[in-house]
Amino acid sequence: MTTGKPRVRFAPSPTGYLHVGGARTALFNWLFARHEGGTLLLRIEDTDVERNKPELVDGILQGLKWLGVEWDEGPFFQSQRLEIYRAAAERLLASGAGFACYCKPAAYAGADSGGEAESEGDDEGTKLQKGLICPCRDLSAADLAAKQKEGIPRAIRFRVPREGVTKFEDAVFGPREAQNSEIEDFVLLRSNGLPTYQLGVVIDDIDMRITHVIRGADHLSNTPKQVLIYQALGAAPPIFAHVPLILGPDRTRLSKRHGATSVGSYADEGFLPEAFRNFLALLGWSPGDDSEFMRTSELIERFSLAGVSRTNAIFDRAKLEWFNTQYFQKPPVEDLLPEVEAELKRSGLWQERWAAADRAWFARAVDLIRPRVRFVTDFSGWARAFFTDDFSYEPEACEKFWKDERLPAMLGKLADSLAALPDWNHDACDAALRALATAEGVKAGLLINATRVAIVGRAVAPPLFETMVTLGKDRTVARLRRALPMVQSKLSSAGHAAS
RNA sequence: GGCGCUAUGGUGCAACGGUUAGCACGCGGCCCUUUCAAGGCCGAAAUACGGGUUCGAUUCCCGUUAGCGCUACCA
Repeated sequence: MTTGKPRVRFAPSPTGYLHVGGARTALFNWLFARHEGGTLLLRIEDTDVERNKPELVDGILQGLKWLGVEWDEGPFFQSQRLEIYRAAAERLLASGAGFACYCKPAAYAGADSGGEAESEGDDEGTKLQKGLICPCRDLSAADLAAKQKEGIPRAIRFRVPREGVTKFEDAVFGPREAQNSEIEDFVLLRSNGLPTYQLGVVIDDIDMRITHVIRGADHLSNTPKQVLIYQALGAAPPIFAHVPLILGPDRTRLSKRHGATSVGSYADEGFLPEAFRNFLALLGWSPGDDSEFMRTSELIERFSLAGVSRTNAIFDRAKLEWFNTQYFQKPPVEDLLPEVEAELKRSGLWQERWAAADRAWFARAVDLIRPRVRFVTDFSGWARAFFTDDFSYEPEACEKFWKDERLPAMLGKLADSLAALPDWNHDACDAALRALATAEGVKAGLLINATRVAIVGRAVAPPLFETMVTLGKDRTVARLRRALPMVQSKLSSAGHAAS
């Protein structure tokens, strides 16, 4: 382990979508691999035929791609390596490290060992009761032969030493050790011939030359079992790094009832992958100082297992949203263009000319809009009017800013004077509007707000004059005139309502 | 029930024996202002509890409590 680049893996099982906990684990593995110049493998742990849903694999892959976690090798599927595990289990059985078990599989739900009758039996008896020691462990050759002849399904269990301790090194929790007497004779190979998780991970991690196992802390307690397997196989265990879990606001494990938990739903909502990454990276990891906003390159540069915390973290959506807004404002506009382009394509607003001839205009529009954006979907949402003439007028905005009787007349005059401007720029528009306000004896704000609603349909929008410049003279004037009847009818209906 | 892990404001993290316990999100106020954001400034808000060790504990040790995890022929 002293030489060579690290090899790590992310090993989800397709029993659900890629959730934020898995995403964070994947991210840490990826950041670690990139920081160290190592290799990241993707392995699908699909040995549980009952719960496994093959169709979910694609979604997990997509989630990882959206997240920007790119793997170097794989995906490998455990379901295609079944013979390897079977052979390994047989080897363990032959060497005596494992033993054949003919017990009937425990019912899934009845795993509770209840603590009512605490009979003071001898130690051995208690362990048998607690299920730590399998009764098949010391079956005689004759018994074994008999069971086999009866055709009873056979599983292979690991013969856990009855005494001593099993130690391993954890990069975040430090040196760990467990009493072997507390470890049950766990199953390696099920009676249906499929490997359990414990066997599968170890065999694969050895085979795939994994050097660092970075995974959720829910695996911490079971790690000694895996170390036992490594030892029985004469293989050196990797360095483990268990990362704390992510909990919901109620401090329980994150699940559906906490709302969105799949990364796909965050993508759909309009979060930026980089913002999501930044947020996730800081959930259970810290660079050691007060840095918050860190672009991905900086994350890679600074990531270290030493900065991983040991306490479970609560997923704070408000902070995620804050990161998202930061990523709309701070990076160079160019970084944002592809994201906005994708969004406009999704919503059917995209114009090919923005990719080439009008790229500069597109960039300027995005730059103008972005300070107010919270989600990428805002570009086709409230900012829609920048990309198409086909937009609606927000009722609340009209209500709020179209209530002065003189508006229709003034807006008409404004359209005329704007149309007459020889030069179309911020200051010219500004001067024209203020001149009219002065002439009419009204505050500029009255005209500014009413005009904003008239040309983009929204109250919440960028500053007016820059908006007019971006929209262009023709569209600005046309929209102003188009809005006149709407302002008029809004006023008259309001008047009727009032009288 | 057993075993284990963890414990700094509401949340995420700093402080790895000596700081007026710091930063960020969120929250409240003020400023800015052309709507709404952004930004700037200010503020409220924490070392779970009890014992030790030490000249000195957020920090080290023990206990309590709480949360979480494992205890499946799930992963």
